[in-house]
Amino acid sequence: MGNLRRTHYCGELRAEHVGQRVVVCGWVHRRRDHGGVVFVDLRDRTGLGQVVFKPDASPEAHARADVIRSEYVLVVCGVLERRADDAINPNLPTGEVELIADELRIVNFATPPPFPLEDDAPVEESTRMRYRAHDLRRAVMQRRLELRHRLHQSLRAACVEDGFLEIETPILTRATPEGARDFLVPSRLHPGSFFALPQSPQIIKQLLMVAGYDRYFQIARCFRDEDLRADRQLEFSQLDLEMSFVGVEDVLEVLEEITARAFREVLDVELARPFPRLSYDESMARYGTDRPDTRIELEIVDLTDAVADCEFKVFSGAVKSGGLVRALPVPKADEVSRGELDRLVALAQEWGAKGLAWIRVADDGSWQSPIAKFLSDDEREAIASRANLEPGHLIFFMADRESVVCDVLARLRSELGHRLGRVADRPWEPLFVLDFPVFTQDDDGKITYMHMPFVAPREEDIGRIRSHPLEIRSTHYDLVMNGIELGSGSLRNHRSDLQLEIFEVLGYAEASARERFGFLLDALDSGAPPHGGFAFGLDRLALLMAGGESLRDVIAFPKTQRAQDLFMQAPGQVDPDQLRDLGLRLRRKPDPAQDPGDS
RNA sequence: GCGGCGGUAGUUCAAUUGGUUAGAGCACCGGCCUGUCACGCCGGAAGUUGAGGGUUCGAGUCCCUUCCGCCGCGCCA
Repeated sequence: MGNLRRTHYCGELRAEHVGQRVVVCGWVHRRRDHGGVVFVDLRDRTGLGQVVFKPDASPEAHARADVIRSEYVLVVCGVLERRADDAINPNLPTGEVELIADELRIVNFATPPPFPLEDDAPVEESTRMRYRAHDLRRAVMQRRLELRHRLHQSLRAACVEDGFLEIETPILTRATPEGARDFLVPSRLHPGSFFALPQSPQIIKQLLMVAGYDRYFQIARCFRDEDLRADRQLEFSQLDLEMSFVGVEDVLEVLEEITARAFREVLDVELARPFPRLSYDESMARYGTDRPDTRIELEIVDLTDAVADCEFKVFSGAVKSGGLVRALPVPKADEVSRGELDRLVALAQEWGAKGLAWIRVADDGSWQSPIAKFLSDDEREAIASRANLEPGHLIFFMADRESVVCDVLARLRSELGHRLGRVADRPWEPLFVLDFPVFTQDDDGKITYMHMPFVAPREEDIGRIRSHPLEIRSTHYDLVMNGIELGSGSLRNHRSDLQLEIFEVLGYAEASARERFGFLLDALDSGAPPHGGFAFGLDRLALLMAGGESLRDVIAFPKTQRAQDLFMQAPGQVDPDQLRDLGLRLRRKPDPAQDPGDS
């Protein structure tokens, strides 16, 4: 490009620059060659600007413009002119002006793009992934990544201004026995030993609190070697934060302030404050999930005692065996046809329900239902009043173990809410969920932690940890928005005696607890202050704000569902020498389908 | 690991019941064009129908195996 340097970005040319001599740099978005005059839409990350090559302005530039093709890289010099009134393009921010080129430097040629770079062009995602550099040139992707940039800056500024120190923590760390599968990195200097990539910096940030750093934050990369979903990648980013000498309210205040600020600075949206709060029990009872989308105007009702003794054995039997009966009433459900009812029942069965009973209240108030005949007048009356049944209503019943009832009704609520358009016209609905249990039971009935083993119980429950572990409540909190869990955290156990008691309930004798977490327990004993914090899922927050389909829309270079990078073609095989250095030998031949780009 | 959907030209799609030489738009290449902005007009090239096997006189189409992509289950806070 010689000594020419950009004076303006393409997308920022305006009428106020008319008459100036400008230099723009960018990619050829489109060329319109009229023989005598050639128009080029030049693109950079700010947008498009029109460049005009006219023989009378510069015969050389016009002649050279003949070879220009899509995605060629140009540096163009000329005088900016106002367009004639009938040539103004109202669809472009730069549509009032155009650059009359007198010097053209083609600084690179380009192969034809593999697909159109328009926002609305339908392109298969695998093609986008293989040609990610082209995909990322599309304005929609540049907008999303810029939004994410602004999100990161907003969060970082909020933390810094609130007195938090940004401290990096190791990427090469130690495998943990709990939680997700670790990514392992073999150690060359210690053959047979492995580092692990962090699933989160949880313990290490607690050590920072022990060390007196008082307030820490980091935009931390985390790694979990589990199967991918639309909302789950192998590596992801968290705003990780921890503070000392605080209680739950102090942390929630920071969390709310940071979130509200991010929405203000990134989207120009003022979130209603304070954020509403919901207990875990209430959330499960009303919505069947601990991350409800409260915009959906349907709520679950409990009917366990109303039908405990009814003749319908599915209900009474479930109650007798310790389960419960809950229902989802749907007002004004006339549009749900009988065929759709059958499909919903089948859907519920896919979700794990044994069946899904329903009652439709006809216009004359009579009940149409396969199960109505098993219900006494008293039971009907109880159901109707509990669910506020009126003509036109439909109500779905689940009778099973609590976990199944909640799960199926929660999914049904979401499905019907969206299908019937029962979603309130409120774009952003943040919500804190509080008062989670510390412990829960796994499928075998064994007691396990609900979130992680370091969560502190509420102070008033500490005396009952051993005696009533499943009843005690934790200091854990979730931030939920529109049905998505954005972040969560808790106060941590800062006394080793309390932490050991919790390990004991989890089934670790002190010796084995010390073996696994000795460095943490020792650190607590060295003078740990009370502390707590949270971690914010940045990828999901960016996706929510940017409005894409999957995390791949807000990550520059994501992995496919089969955990490959089609652009870098990773993972790949390595040189045998590298394996030898690490003291490793392959037990299995490498996967022959090792060429992810060749489909 | 399992279930569902998909894979045809660079790209987005079509191709009757298994039936002639697998078509179209855009992109691409060549030509023409001085006011376009999805420019226009004329012409052209472009295919291992993801891969392998099978059935058949004949397979894009049917069967089997396999690879890749997406969504979900399991898994995972």
